[in-house]
Amino acid sequence: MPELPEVETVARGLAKILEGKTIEKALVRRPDLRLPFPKGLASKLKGLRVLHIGRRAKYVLMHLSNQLVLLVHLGMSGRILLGQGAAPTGKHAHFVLLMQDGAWACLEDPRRFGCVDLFDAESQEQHPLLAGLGPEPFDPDLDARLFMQRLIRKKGPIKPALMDQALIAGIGNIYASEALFRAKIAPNRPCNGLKERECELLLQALRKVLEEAIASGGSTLRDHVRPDGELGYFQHHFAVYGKEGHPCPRCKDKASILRILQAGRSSFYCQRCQR
DNA sequence: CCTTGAACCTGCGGGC
DNA sequence: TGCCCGCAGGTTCAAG
Repeated sequence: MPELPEVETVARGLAKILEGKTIEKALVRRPDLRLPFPKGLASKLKGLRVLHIGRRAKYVLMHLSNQLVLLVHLGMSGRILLGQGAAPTGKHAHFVLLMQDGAWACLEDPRRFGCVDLFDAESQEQHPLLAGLGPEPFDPDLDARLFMQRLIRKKGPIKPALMDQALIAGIGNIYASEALFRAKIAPNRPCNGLKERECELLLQALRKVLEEAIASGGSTLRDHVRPDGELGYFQHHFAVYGKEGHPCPRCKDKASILRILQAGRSSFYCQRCQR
């Protein structure tokens, strides 16, 4: 579930509950996610206070006392549950933070594509997972011109390029398709053929769709937490993603939403109104 | 350099 | 009902 909007919603939900609290204990139940947990993670976390929780790209960053940062990535199937009292013990409950007041946060990730890391705040710029990331979509310094400069350096089609975290951070398979639909740009258009006006429309579309998804995550659930404790879940309405064979919601052409494979991932678009 | 494809791992839904 | 296949919102690494 995790692209930028979902991770943002998770980070906000975690912030609301955990900020200001102290970690009583950390449990590492299954250490072999995509990357191994750092050595001695649990003992290093014990007794630390949660100062601030934010997000960079698709990473949740928990700033802790002692100048440490806990990084969490949700992979494809990761989610975070919040609760009080007894922490989950399911087979995918890999990592749990138990707080001194009885609250807990639990990382569940069946496919184990996610990861957790702990590092010094001062070395954040050089962190291997963070150093190469492109600008945030909402970075005010990112304008249409700069966006185009980055895009035209790419050779291939626009859709996979949007998912390149070094070009722009946080966009995944769903919102790449959704933004291109809004901007009326076909996913197979070569990056280096895009006009500045199209780059401008695309950047606007990206910001709009991400913004709406974040708003939907924040507003549909009280405090970003579902009754079952899951963070960051929402049912956003997608115009094209997963809608192969459906009519286009804009031009109404029936069965005009196609699915094609690009760089091994499904892309959805309207064959009539995206050019 | 850059791009594509396979790999990582588990679960789910559809078709037979 | 059960099995096999394809598919899944991410990232990395090898091969072309």
